Amino acid sequence: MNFTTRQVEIIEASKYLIGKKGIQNLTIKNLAKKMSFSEPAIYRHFKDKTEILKALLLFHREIIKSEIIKILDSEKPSLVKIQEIFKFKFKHIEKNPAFVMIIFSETSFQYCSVLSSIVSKIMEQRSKKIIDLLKEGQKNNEIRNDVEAEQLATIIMGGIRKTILSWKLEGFKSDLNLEGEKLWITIQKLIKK
Amino acid sequence: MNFTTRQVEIIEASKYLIGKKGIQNLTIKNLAKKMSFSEPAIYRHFKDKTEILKALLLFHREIIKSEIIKILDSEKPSLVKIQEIFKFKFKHIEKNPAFVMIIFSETSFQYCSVLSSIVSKIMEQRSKKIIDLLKEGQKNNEIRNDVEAEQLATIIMGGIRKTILSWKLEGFKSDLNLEGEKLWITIQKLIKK
DNA sequence: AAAAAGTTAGTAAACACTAACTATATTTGA
DNA sequence: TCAAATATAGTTAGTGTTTACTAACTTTTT
Repeated sequence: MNFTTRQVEIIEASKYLIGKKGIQNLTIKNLAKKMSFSEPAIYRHFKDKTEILKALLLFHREIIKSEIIKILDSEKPSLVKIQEIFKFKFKHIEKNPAFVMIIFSETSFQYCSVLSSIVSKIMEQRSKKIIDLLKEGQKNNEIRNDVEAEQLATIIMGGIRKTILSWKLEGFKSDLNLEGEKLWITIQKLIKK
Repeated sequence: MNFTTRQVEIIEASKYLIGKKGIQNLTIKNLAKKMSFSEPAIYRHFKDKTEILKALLLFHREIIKSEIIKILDSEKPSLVKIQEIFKFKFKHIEKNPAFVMIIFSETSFQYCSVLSSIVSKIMEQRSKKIIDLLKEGQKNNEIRNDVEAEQLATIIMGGIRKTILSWKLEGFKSDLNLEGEKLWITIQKLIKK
């Protein structure tokens, strides 16, 4: 976990490349160009490409971790701590667009604008439908209206995505439908009047 | 949008390949092998690889769309409609794992188990910290305790991810921090006692 | 003197895709 | 009606490009 200055430079260059055009923009060729030296020189500092990505992830995990520990160790109410973590996450992402590219797969289509615009359009249409439904529900006094329908939709769709993602990362082992039902029970309690 | 039987067969084979090992497993070579014919034969049915992915997305969008319209057109309360869309999404994903691979980027690392396990570990640790905080808040009577902390964490982290993703898909135009604040106001209202 | 960090030139593999040919249906016209 | 013409769907063999990575040599720093 101790990196040389050159290694940190390479990590930063990798971050730049990924942030610009996504994971598939991180090639040894591009990296060498960005570092203004030849391709084989990269291999004097990292065994292979995987090690670079590994370093990138671990290097930043440490930064984020220390920031979160600072928040957790303070003497504030839990809700305030959560809020501060919340704020930190958004600030960090804005400063490090590379992580958006790493975290979101639509990046896979980044190289192909036709496909990425299809995905983005589909998502937008889905959002719109959910928002309309929520507004309807607010009108009919089924759903609380002290909160914006747009934000509720974000929470609902985000919750679904997060549940599916966890299921995937755990190797598809848990019962997805059961997890979905548990999530729904909570969402229902939170949003209904 | 009218596909020949062979085209549908190729779409299904593509879905199978992506579902098994992610987007990067969809190569013409693998597709030809799965179809048990030669690589150039693929090009008799699709102009290029992008067209195959495009067809895959559009083909399934129609299926999902018609299902959602059925739900929307029924005479039920909005909350029930939302619940039904909710259930349908989870059922559909479970039946079509290819879409999980397409939708989530961690897929980008799928080929490299070292990296994907790092990402998954980082996410798990983050979840755990948020859940602990929420439980603490529930104990201290800051946060409502008629809902499980795990589900609240899912909603919070999911909401964050969804907000960031929308920001990305819109081309990083909106003010991310502002969106984050709006989301927080809603989440706070929903979870505090 | 030797270790560290760079160079040029190149390899092998994977990739999407093509040219040119062949077998098999389908359509057409006397 | 049935052979010739044509369209469809497959084949083998190969191209050019991009990829991560290496061998062997040189320069720079310690």
